[in-house]
Amino acid sequence: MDLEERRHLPLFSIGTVQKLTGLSARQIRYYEEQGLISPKRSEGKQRQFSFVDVERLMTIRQWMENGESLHTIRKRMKENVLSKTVRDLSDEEVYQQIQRELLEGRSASAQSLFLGDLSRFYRKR
DNA sequence: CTTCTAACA
DNA sequence: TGTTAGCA
Repeated sequence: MDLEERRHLPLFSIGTVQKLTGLSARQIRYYEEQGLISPKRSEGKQRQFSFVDVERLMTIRQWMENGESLHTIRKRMKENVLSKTVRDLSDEEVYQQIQRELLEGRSASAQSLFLGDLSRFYRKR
């Protein structure tokens, strides 16, 4: 299984994602409603987010903090899909961002949660 | 955990 | 326009 495939594995519950990204569950669902992300649903209708989803959410958050509207963001996301290489964060960038989030002093459980979910990421080789 | 509505700035 | 509280 190659890296790109693993980046799309549905690994995280919404609870984990909200701790990881610092976004509320409602915000995350709202962004999905707006077509900015498309997490998998596992039986019971529960969302399962991939690494790519988390990465996108963190990008959305940063853009929101810069005063962009969701409309603008949605547009920019589409452009990024079309011209794929433009702004695709590397794994290292994502990891650094996540680490920044964790060190930013959110919940202490986020780190172990993240590492726990990540073990599936490494195991599925 | 889910969806939904009504309300706020 | 984006977010939240509160419900079921």
